[in-house]
Amino acid sequence: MVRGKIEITRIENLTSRQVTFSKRRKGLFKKAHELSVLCDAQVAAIVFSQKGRLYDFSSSNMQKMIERCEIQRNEYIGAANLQKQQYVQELKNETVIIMDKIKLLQLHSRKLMGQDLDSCSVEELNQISTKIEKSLTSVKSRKAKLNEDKLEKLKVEIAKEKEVFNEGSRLRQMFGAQPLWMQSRSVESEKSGPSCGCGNMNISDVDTDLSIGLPESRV
Amino acid sequence: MVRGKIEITRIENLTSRQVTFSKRRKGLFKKAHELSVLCDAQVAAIVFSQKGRLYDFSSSNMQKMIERCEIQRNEYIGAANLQKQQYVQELKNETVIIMDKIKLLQLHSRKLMGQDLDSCSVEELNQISTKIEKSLTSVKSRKAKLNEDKLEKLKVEIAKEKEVFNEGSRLRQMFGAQPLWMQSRSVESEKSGPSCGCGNMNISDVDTDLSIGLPESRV
DNA sequence: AACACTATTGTTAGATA
DNA sequence: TTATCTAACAATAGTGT
Repeated sequence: MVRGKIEITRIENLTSRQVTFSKRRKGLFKKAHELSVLCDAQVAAIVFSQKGRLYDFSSSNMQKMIERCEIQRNEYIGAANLQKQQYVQELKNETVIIMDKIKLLQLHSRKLMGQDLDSCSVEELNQISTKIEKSLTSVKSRKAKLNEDKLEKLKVEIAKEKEVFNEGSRLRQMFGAQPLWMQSRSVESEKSGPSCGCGNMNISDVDTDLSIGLPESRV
Repeated sequence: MVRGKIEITRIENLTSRQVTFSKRRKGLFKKAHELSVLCDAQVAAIVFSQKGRLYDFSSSNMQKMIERCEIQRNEYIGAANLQKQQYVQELKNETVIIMDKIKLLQLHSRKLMGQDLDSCSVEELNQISTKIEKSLTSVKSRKAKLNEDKLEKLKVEIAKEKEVFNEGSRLRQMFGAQPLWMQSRSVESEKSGPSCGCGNMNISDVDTDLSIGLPESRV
């Protein structure tokens, strides 16, 4: 066009072509910008160099322009983004709800633990102490139950020991003999009967434990 | 630009703007075409008029150019996408942690409430009952404090009433007269003394409340 | 690769039809 | 509205740095 007008055909010289590409690309984008401003239009230009590099210009948001262009061309593609955003929002809301639940639980716990009572009315305090007393009853009856089980086990063991002892007696009767240790402890044995003294001691120990475990004794 | 160069600002005159839009659009597409031919590049231009009408130019297949453009841009957007996914993952992890906390709190609460005790060892049961007893003490002392305050208020009120009464007596002495209502209700007045009967009733009520509130009475 | 120069052609604002 | 004309301005090919 200058110094002898040029034909619009591919420029064979590589360097010339690259330089012209740079210059005219700039010119094109400038024209695009001017058009958008002067005429209040939306203008976009997309250029791929021979090597595949992308150059683009857009007077406004390129993505939206492309989408709008595709809508007009009846080939709308990108719509999954909105769903993702909604999902994130849902997660956030859930977290807030959960946090509120935690706070309530913590407050409830603290009140049950006898903390933060200053804000409570007399009515509320009565409710709390009722709950706590019920709870204490539950815990103590559970303890009592465990101790009962323990006692039951001991009784079974004692019964077994007794059996072993009686078996021994039968054997001694059969052979008419008596071991040395029994001769020396005969007085004691007569007092507590034929069953083992240790067994009786344990039973009374457990009874004591049981009474300690009952609601009245510790308050 | 001709006959006095123009500024690149929106053309206010509608007709001028439309004419310029038409001319410059044509010019832009021509430049785009020249660029594509001279430099062996792919060039596309998209123009939306103010009224929303689409004009486009493409040196090759427009759809393929747009797709290619989006692929290049999506790679760029891909990084942001990854960040979003990581953020979602973080939110999920946080939720799991919070849920665990809630379960612990619920378990703790339930045990304090005397539920789910079957899994507890004797040791654990002892710890729980110790906690509950402490808590009960706190609650009851708080109740006692509230009742004390109430009592204190009532005492102050009674003192005031007494003063009013004494003032009345002084006045009566000064004038040597007795009002009619006092004559008719003299028997009642003598029984409950010079201060107001209601005040005394309240005090005994509070005392009863107090004794109910003490640790021994409810267990 | 990127800028500066400049002769020359290309583009276009405003007018007119 | 659209096309044509044309003076002026803008763009740029080729050159040099």
